[in-house]
Amino acid sequence: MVDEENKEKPYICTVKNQEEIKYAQDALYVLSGKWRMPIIIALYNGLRRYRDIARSIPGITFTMLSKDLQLMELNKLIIRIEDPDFPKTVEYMLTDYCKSLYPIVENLIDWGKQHRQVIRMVNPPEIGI
Amino acid sequence: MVDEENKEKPYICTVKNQEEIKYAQDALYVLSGKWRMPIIIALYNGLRRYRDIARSIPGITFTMLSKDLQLMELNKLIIRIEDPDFPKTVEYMLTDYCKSLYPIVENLIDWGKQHRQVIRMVNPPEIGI
DNA sequence: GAAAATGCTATAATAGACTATAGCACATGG
DNA sequence: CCATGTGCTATAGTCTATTATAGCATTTTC
Repeated sequence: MVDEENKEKPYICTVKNQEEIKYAQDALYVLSGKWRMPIIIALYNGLRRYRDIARSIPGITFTMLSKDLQLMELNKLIIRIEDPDFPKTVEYMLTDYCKSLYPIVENLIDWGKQHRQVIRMVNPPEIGI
Repeated sequence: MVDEENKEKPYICTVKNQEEIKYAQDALYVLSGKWRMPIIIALYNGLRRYRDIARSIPGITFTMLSKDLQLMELNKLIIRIEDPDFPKTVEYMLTDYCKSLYPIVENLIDWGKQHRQVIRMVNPPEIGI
C-alpha cells in the first residue's frame, strides 16, 4: 500500500478488528515455525532430556531446538529444570499453562487432516500445500 | 541433528505423532503468514473489492494481497468472482468451507488475548512477543 | 478528454527463518 | 585417562517471506 499514493484513504478496519488480528498473530507467533509443534508433541509424549527430544524429532538441529526451547520457556509453555546436585542434568516439561493450548492444537490437527483431503479431492495434482 | 554423528540413534517419534505433526503444519501453513488473518477478517467484515480490502489492512502491499488471495483461493477459503458484463469488476468472498476455520480463528484470538496478559504479568518488560 | 480509480503483476531488494558446521565444559563408563 | 555422552552456543551461509518500486490495461469521474 505504499504503492501509488494510496496513503490518504480512510481505513475501514475497526479498532476491534485490529485488536483481534493482533491477538491471533500473538497466538500464531507462539505456534508457527517449523519445530514448535514437534517439540510440544515430543514433550507431551514424556520426553524430557535435551538429546532425547532432539533424537525424537527427525531433522531438527541443536541450534533450532535450543532457540525454540528458549522461546517457549519465555512464553511459559515449558519449564527447564536443572538439578543442582547433578549439574548438567536438565529436564524439560510442558507447563500446566501449556494445556490451555491443547484445544487449539487438536483443532489444528483435525482441520489440517480434513483439509488435506479436501485439497486432494478438488485439485488432484496437489497445489498450495 | 546432522551434528556429531547422531544419525544412528533410534527415533522415539511414533508414526501417529508424525502424522499429527504433518496435519497441524498443513493447517498452520494456511493460517500463518503476516496477512492471512487480516484478509480473512476483512472479508468476514463484508469487504469484497480488491482495493477496499487493501485499504482496510494497514501496511499490506498489493503484492502480498495478490499472493495471499491466490493462495487462499487455491486452498478453497475464498472465491474470486469476475463479472463478465462489467470486466474488471471483481469480488472476493469467503467460502462456506472457510467457516470450518472459524473455531480455530476464535480460539487463536482468545488464546492470544489471554496470553498477552499472562506474559505481561510474568515478565513486565515484554519478552518474546 | 484528462485525471483518477480499479485490478492487478513483474522485478529487485531486504529481513527473518532455518541449516550447516564447529566447538566447549563437564560427566560418566570402561 | 580416554572415548563417549550430555547440554548446549556461536558463527556463517542459505533459503523463504516480505517489502519496495514500477508499471500496464481498462474504466469511471469530473
